[in-house]
Amino acid sequence: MGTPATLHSRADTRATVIPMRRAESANVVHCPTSCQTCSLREICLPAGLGPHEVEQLNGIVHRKRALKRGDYLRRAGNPMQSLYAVRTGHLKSSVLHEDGREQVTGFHMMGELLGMDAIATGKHACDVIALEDSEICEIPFADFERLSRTLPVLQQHFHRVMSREITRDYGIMLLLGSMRAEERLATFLLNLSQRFAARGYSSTQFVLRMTREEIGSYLGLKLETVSRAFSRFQNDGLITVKNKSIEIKFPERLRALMGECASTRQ
Amino acid sequence: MGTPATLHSRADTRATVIPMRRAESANVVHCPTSCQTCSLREICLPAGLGPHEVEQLNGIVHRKRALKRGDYLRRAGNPMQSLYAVRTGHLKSSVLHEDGREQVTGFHMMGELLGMDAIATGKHACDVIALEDSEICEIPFADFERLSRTLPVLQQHFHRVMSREITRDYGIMLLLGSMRAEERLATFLLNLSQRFAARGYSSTQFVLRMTREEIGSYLGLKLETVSRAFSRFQNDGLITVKNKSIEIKFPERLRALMGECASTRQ
DNA sequence: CGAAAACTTGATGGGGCTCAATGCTTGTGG
DNA sequence: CCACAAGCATTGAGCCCCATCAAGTTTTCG
Repeated sequence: MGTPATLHSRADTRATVIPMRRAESANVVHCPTSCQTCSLREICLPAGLGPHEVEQLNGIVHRKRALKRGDYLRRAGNPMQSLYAVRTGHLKSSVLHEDGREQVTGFHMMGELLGMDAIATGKHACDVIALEDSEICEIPFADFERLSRTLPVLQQHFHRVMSREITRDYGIMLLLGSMRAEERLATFLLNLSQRFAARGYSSTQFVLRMTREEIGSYLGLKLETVSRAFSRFQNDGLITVKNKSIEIKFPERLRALMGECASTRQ
Repeated sequence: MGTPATLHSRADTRATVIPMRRAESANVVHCPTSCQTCSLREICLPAGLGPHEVEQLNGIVHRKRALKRGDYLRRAGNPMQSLYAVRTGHLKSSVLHEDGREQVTGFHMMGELLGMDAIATGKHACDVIALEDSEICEIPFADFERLSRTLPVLQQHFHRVMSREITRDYGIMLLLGSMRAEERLATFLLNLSQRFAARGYSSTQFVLRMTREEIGSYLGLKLETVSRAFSRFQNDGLITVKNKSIEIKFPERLRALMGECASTRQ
């Protein structure tokens, strides 16, 4: 089910050949797609909104900010003006310890909302970097807050999205605080699998856009440990790993592995 | 500076001797204190609101739900109707893995808002348990959302509070993902210190309301490791530990310890 | 006061980190 | 288009931090 999640952003940015509609600032390029016609409207911010409400939301969204692989969308400390939604591509967020240690706090794919960490202080708490060429919609936050006051459904949806980010974080705390290396990696793969599936891609075959080191940082492991765990999974026949291509052969066995160690130890 | 943070909630609930104003449900007991007179108004939800706005907020808050030590405020899976604010006492939140492992996701003290994890699904994602006798204000969420649509300042403040929870979570991910045991404990103590200070209590002397095991769960360590780290800190003269009483003798040395290991290892 | 819970401390072992070498992939410029 | 460099990934060997197991002490609370 679903098409393979190859996601070569260069290859499928058909939008780039269509002439631009208008440009309100040098940095922000508008492309013709609107929230109404966007394929992500059931996943992204418009989810649950009626046609008229989506139109209003569309009115404040600046569309298509293009990023090349390695580009920063935001740097920690940058003043916050907007939320961002991923249209195509993949990004990572990471926080930096004073002494230079990096902790990846999340990987983001299409339809996901970024920048909510920055509301508290007005400055971005993380670096956000494109893992491949990506396109981003920008949503000026002041406009958005204003609009959400007149559209209760939008307000509620936004609160749910922020709340979901919080529960996601709790899940990662559980992972980091009480799982062993292979459980962490299994959890990670199944999470990706599920998110690809929700976007109509294959849940069993996909391409990782991040390095082993970035996976390790996210999971609180060293890159060698990640690599070894992949190899172990492959030897056990659970998955096939070929560089960044993953095929999950036995999702249920992978799932069983998530809680395995805990039951053996006490 | 500040009074010692003994926080015997039983002892300072002067409010209980004053007659109750009204009671809208059997479970919810109203006490005469209002948001307007509450000593936490600069820390809690009313922060930044004008007198008239605080009055409106006060109108929807159900005051003083009393909890005894060990009581559940919410259980994971419970339907979510309200947010909660801690008036007195201390609580913990924890998520349960299917196999029974517990991960403490937070400790909560007066003025802090709980329940934001439950907005996404309409069900509480964590167990919330009183670590000592505590008092809670209940804020029906539907009322709150409605009110925040008419009070932009309240809306903005709520978004900031949710955002702050997200950045707090990122900090814990950093801690769990890339700090060693002693760094974690030092970070934890300094965080408590700062939160006590913000509430007018001593930043150098306070009483832990949680067990070593709960600290360990929060920090991704075993209770023995927590105990040993406390002993080590005490031997090094950084702190004095007497059961649950903590005195921080050299905050700056504790702070230096937070980034120490990283600089030694490359 | 007695039992249960919480805490401390010691001994031991293992999971994952570190260091190191090698192979592979990707991107760039001649 | 190929060659080379740089980044990325794999794998091995050894070690260390922290978990585990165990025992004894202190504190809490009914």
